[in-house]
Amino acid sequence: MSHTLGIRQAQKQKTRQALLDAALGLLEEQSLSSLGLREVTRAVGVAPTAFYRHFRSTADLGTALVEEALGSLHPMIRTTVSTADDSEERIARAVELIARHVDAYPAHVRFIARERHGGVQPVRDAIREQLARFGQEVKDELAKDPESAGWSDDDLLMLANLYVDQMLITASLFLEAQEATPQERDRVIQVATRQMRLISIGRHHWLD
Amino acid sequence: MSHTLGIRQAQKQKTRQALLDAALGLLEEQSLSSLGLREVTRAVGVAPTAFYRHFRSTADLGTALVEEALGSLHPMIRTTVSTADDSEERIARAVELIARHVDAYPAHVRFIARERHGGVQPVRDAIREQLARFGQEVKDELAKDPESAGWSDDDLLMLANLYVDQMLITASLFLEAQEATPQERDRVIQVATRQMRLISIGRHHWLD
DNA sequence: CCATGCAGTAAACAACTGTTCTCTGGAATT
DNA sequence: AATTCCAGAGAACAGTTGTTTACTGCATGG
Repeated sequence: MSHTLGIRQAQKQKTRQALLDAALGLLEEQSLSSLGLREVTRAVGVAPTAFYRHFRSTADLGTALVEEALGSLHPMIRTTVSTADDSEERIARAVELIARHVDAYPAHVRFIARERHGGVQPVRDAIREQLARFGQEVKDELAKDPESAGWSDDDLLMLANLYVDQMLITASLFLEAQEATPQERDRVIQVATRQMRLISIGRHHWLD
Repeated sequence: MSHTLGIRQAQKQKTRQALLDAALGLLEEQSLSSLGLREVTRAVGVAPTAFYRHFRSTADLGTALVEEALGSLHPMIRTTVSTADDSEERIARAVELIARHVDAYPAHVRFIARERHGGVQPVRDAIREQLARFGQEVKDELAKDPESAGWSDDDLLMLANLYVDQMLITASLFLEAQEATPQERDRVIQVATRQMRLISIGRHHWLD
């Protein structure tokens, strides 16, 4: 599908990715609104002016990071919600999936948690849009479940967003526990699992 | 109780408060890690060096803001959770209380939401500590409720933290809807109410 | 009433920022 | 083979930053 692009474009994308990676690293200890463009280029080893060949501003780079962090996550979410297991096992699977994702991409998770309410509006908007998509997709999967019979569209979306928020909270908990003891991590797993379970119980008795 | 303090101390606290207020204002459009101390003093109209008479750094000022934003909120939370009404009415009361608080102190709410996962560790820690206190207090109130019979301590705390997180999510939603149309605000009220209700239902059937 | 303490001032510091302009080497196109 | 294009370099710009040092004026306590 992807028409192999010339040496020219390849190098460009390489530098672009280097800028994104460097920025993501720097953002572990600060927030986007304090990230300087010179700081990023210095970390990569290119001239400050090279930055403009790829991004208009650090805010622009931020929205690109949002795409990188969340864009490829949609299929994963869909399949996780839709697998028609026993509810209890599905919860365990989801929690472990989140744990693995946080371990694999901690900087991405931190970035999203930090900039969701951060000081740069375009980035906040980009994150909100992605999360809204997640909400819709979760809702679509929930709608297929027999248990959703009799539910209004509004209520399904309400529940879907509750799940999405809960996933973010859980991811953030795993992030905090990342450098803690294994038993602390286990405690996070337990808490996250039970909170999900409680929500699922509420879902089950919603129409009573 | 408070021994009336002299002209000296009074003036000092006045400038200190002015610094806090100015910082809170500036933080509406950026995050703490990008807030400059000169920026703050300029907004107040004092010399940059005056800043050091009150705070070691902007991070220090940040933790003071955490105290200001959350410190006085504990009694309010306690009474809201403890009032032994019908569950449905209690939810409505809580949601409206959050709405009023966001209207009264939008900058405080934004600050907490932003810096909870922000780039300044001491501030993150201060917020986490306050939220943990909220969790404990909510748990204490829940424990008094007859419905909590048979619940383990861990599960009560798990539920309490779920409530606390839900309050923050709701506050953040109200913040976003603050400059939106009234019907958008009503939609937020509806969603928040139903999410709380679903959690309460889950709570009710937890021991099944 | 006088000496001390201390909130706030003023100036200077090296280091840093985003942005503009001009230039260059090599890939891409013809 | 000749030409165009463009990612990146380099230098310079006016402003900004945090922090130090020495100071001033006034409320405070003896």
